[in-house]
Amino acid sequence: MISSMHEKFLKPYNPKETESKIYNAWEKSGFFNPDKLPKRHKEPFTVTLPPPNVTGILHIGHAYESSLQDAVVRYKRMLGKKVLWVPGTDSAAIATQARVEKNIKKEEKKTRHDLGRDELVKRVEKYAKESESTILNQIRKMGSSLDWSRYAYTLDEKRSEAVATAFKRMYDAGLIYRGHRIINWDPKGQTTISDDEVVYKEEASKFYYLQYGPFVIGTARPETKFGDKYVVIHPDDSRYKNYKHGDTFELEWINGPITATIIKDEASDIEIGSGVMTITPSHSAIDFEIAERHNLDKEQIIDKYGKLLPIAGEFEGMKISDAREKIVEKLQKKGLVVKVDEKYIHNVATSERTVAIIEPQIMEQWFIAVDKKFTIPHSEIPGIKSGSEITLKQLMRIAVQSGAIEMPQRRFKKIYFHWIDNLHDWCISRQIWFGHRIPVWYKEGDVYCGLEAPKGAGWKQDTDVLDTWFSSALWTFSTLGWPRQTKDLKTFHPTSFMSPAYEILPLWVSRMILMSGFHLGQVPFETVMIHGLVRDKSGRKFSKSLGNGIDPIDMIDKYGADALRMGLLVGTAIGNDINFDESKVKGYKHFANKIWNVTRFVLENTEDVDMSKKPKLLDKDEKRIKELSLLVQEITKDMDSFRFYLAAEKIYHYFWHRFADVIIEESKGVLGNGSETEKVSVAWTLNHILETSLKLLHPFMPFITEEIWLHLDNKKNMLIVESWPDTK
RNA sequence: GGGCGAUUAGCUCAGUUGGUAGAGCAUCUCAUUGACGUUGAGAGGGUCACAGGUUCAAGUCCUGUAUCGCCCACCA
Repeated sequence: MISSMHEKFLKPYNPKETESKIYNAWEKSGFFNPDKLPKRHKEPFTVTLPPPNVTGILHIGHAYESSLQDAVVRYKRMLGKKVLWVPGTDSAAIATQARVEKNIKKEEKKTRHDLGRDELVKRVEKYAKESESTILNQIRKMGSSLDWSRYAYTLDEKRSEAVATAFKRMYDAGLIYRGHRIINWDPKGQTTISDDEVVYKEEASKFYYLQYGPFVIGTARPETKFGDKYVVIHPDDSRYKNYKHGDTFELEWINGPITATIIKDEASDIEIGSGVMTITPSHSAIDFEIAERHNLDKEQIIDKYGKLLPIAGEFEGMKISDAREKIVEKLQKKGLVVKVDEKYIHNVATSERTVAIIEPQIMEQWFIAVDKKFTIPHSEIPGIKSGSEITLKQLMRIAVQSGAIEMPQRRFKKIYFHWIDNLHDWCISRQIWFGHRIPVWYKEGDVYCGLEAPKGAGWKQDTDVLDTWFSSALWTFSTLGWPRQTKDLKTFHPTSFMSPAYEILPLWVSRMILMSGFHLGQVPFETVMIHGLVRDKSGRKFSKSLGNGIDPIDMIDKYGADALRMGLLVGTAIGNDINFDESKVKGYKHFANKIWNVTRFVLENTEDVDMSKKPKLLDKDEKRIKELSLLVQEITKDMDSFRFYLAAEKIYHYFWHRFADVIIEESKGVLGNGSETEKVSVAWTLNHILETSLKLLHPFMPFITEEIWLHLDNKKNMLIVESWPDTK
């Protein structure tokens, strides 16, 4: 008979009742906090949670990410590591502000300018605060064993100090500079965006061939051509060898006669079209670079609202989208249109957030120089000596090439190096209001960079804020107290493990490497295990318009967090995309109940067994113990090589189809009418297998295993801090 | 234009350094007053996308092709 204290096992497993109770018990125990772990936990193991955007709600991708990391973290904790997993959220400057602005426009029909800077920022902060608690609750529901006492937010006071300090140090080192350069301008959001926030969309449009003096040039954007007065030809193009660099000629153009100059530059491709192009340096990155090389004029044609400037003559003030056809009409009347290709396919640059078409502009902005040499004062990265000269680009490359950062999926290294090779100076200033203000003040011609406003009247702070990825890039060490030399920073940095989605490899991962390398001379993490995206059952991305979104909380309500975690982890090779299948989660709910019932059987039949000393076992039972320890070895090896998906599957399979289906079935005979010695042997074995299995399962299914563990007799420790089974 | 990934059972996916093809779900048959509301035993189902190559041996390594998906790029 089962004793009264175990009565709950008479009913099926109820995750809802159990999970919040167990999570509270863990929080109360303090074991999420490395400082409060038992003494045996010595060697630090640090993980930082990729901070979700403070707006929005968690989606199934976050659930996957936290399951993966929690499995690692719990495994390492059981191994006896001093585990710290740092939670946090990201203010996501543009995304958050855009969302709030949208709401305000809808509800109050006001723009941000109606409200003013202070009021808008207040509103955004309020919105973020509300959203924050929702997100943090969702993370708790997944069972994530995060140290909440170290919770950080990219915009909180400590992180703000880190951001300003980082800016100042890079400014003083000459790596942050202000300059007129071509940037991606989002006319709708009225801000710059980085190269990585540009999304290219394929579009069919008309392609025009225009007569330009003696040449024919091609363009998809006739509205930018007003200021074109340079003809660029490849120096080796034999067709045009009679034209010399610097030659000028007169021609009739859109608004009358102009003078054009021949420029010989290798950027012009002999193969494309006539091999002749005109350039618009103010609104094209490649044209800008050509103009820089030859010191040419860079006249602005389009203003920041996407309207034509006075240079357009009669077209002044028109939106470029409206002007195009009219300009072509005029060109046609003048007989300058040679040919129109109606079905030209090209990529249009759009803003990730506002979906507006990007207009390259030359503006004065803040940049991080990635190709400029500086002296690195201190370096622990192999291949980089303290005091040596290096560029940020080289630093990022060496950090991975040297093996200081391990990427278990090798293909992501290639992507990383490829990204570095194509990297340009990083534009970090944004013309929005929500975010870290640039710590620079101006007074007449003077510029001051510092943590606080300079003394004296008349100084005005730069109105821009920083790219949200600037603060995110400091994340592994700003969360540990940097720039202060805290104990946490010394103990827990470089962090051990990081597991972001491949989507943010360039945006985030590489920039953490940059910042950590420059400011600390360290890598931000020793292992970065990049994972794939969770898609729906048919492989489509989750999106609002498709209506295929899945709320992890719904899944937890239906099947329990343990089942969801298993459903996401088992059999999903890390790095590949996952097609989420609800029936799989359902299957693991059944499994949870199986664990529950096995426990009931073992408790009912073996309640008096003394687990403290191993009795003389039957040969059959010895074999079973041996078999189990082989499994432990295998699973431990899988865990150590980041093959969690295999480990989880193996313990699942063993528990159900070996332990329950075979070992327990066969035990029934002995337990019914075996001798006393036989009974003791079997009872001890069943208990031993159950306990070991609970340990092996704990990283994947923490709630149910802890709940059962606490019901077993003589359990002094919570399972969360129990030792991982011996592999001997 | 360059690169990456995928292609294995009806579906969703594993398959580690090469050693006789695996799981879950689904289907079918039988059993079941049982630790199991969510059970067990068993069955059917795969020329591992295709074509070559290396090897005693290839789902796995090499070359090429096809289809799907993704990423990067300043392609007038």
